[in-house]
Amino acid sequence: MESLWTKDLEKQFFIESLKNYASPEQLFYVTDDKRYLAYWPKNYKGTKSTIQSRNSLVGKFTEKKVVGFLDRIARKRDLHAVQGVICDKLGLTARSRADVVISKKRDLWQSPEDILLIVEVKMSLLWNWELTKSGEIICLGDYSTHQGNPSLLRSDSMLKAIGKSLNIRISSYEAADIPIIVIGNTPIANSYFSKVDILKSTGVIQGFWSINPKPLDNPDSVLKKTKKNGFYKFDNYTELEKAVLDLLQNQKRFFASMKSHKELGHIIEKANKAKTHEEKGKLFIELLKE
DNA sequence: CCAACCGCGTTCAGGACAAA
DNA sequence: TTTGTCCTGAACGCGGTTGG
Repeated sequence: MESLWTKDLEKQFFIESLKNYASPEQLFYVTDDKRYLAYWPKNYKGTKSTIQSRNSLVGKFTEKKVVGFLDRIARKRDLHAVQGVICDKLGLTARSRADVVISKKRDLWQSPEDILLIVEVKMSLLWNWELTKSGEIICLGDYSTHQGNPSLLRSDSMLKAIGKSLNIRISSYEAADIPIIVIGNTPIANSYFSKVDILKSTGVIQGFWSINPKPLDNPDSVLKKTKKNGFYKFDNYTELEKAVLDLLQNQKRFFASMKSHKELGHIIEKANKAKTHEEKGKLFIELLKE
């Protein structure tokens, strides 16, 4: 049984990074008393700095993990999870790629009809870590003990994810039947509970998913899901697999408009002249575009 | 009573890096 | 050089509480 995001994975990040390319100064803050810490502890009053050198490494590491999880699932349907996909018709340019996509093809340049799922990854290192003098990586505490505000708990991360998703939704009508998922490793802030549910029920974003079963060491309670599953925390791999396969299977369509009841009435009347339910639905969507 | 403070959430700012 | 994305901490705004 494969585990999702764990504390140990973060330790691996530091070990691998140090082994491969990164200096301690690139990965850690240095306190006044020369300790190497991943984040500033909440009570730290000394001189602080903000390193940026860790960011892209964190991004690559987290995306790679997500690709790993999703590719295993995609294979079950003869599909692929691909990182950094470009698709101009979906507003996914070379400068603003899709973090991860599940697709019929493995190429970097893709057409809308091959893409079955778009994933935006928004994950951070959550725990605070120290590189000791003897070269060990030890955990100092979860994100309640340091100053960083990780992953989906940051409002600007949420806004960014929402903005990018909308940018895809409004890029072309071909984007309308591709589900979009935001994957993070923390819960979301209270102020977004109802918003993620509305994003889901209006079809803009099909879910904000946390793939971290245990984000806090000693939680009173950790949010499992919002009322309408706009946010959902996965507790194991099987649960994630089921949700992804479900999304791949049920082809749905996004639509939105700003019309009066009267206009809608006319459209429904026209659409109802089609024969089957399927055709009625398609005609309704066509009429909405006018 | 009201200034000071606290806690919380949002916005602003900014460096490294990558690509064009 | 410019633009965009990654991540972060600082600053800001606001409502509620505290205490002189």
